[in-house]
Amino acid sequence: MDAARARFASHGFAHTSMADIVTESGLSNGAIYRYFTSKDEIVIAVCEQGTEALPRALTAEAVGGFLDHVRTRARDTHHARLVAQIYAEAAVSPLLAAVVQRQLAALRAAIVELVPDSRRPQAGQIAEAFVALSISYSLQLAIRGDLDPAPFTAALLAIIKG
Amino acid sequence: MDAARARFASHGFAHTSMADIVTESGLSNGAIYRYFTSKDEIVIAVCEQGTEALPRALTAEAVGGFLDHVRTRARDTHHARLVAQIYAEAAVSPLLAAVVQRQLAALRAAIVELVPDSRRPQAGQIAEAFVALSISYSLQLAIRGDLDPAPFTAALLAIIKG
DNA sequence: GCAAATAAAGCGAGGGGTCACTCTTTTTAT
DNA sequence: ATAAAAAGAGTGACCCCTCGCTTTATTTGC
Repeated sequence: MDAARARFASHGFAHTSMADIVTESGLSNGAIYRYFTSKDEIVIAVCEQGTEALPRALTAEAVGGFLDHVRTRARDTHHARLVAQIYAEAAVSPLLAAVVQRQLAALRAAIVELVPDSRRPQAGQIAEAFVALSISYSLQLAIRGDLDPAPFTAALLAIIKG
Repeated sequence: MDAARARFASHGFAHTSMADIVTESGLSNGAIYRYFTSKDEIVIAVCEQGTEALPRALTAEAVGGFLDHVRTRARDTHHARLVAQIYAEAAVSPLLAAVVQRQLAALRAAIVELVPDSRRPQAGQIAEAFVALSISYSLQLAIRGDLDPAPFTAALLAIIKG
């Protein structure tokens, strides 16, 4: 799965052949099919463990640190590219859409918990926008390369402040 | 191109074959290759004319109307899905990345023009976040289906207000 | 302990099928 | 009569997956 994820992140799902995964993993063709019944199953497995990190609190430092984390992960493992692939595939595959919807809901729920009491009534709206904008920063990294997170930090804090 | 765009939007680039485009367009195989030298060229052509709309002003009504427009377009033509495909492909294709980067820059520049004078110094940051969040609403529509734009309107206004 | 037996894991060439693209022929327009 | 446009069957390459075989690990009987 590490091999598949690496290839998927740097070339996309469609441009990654089984032969690529075989080469990258060091395993053989037959060996892989002992653990996954199809290429699609590998895609789904990779998507399911696609853990997006989150800040520990909705403070300026925590949010800044969180975006820095997203940034370095994009640089080191092309994780942002992988996320872009996952969302595109989820847009046209109901099966994957369900997986991604579950993960998004979990992320929003986690953010809701961090919203300060003073803004409790809008917690749902805040979480929705917060998660969406975080994902969008990742998307921008995937397309435009390394990018200063400052505008996104500012916007996230503005969303929290209301 | 209408045929290609429609298919791309509902099935994705990789899951759309030339035969699909032939069927959808009503043309023949050979006729299409008189206007495009390859499938990739069709993809690029579709991406290049992928016009994202924008609000006319950064007021509550204009922003709300803008998101409504994005929403209805997603419902009627699956445009949100197409956008997801474009970004994913741009993430792994330098050629497409250049196209998309140009379009994103144009969108940000257009938003900068709308920023009120009182917030002029942060106009660049605001435009960056505004465009990113708009795209993210489109992404959410693509994955989660029809979705209330209210949280996104609120967040966009919060970003503008700072 | 040890060897036979059974199970699990790995291997890689090949089949079947799809798909992007070409090329010759036919139709339409000038 | 000539050129441009369209047609659509054919082709070769690619790619996912299967299957018989080999190697490694685990269990069992003595």
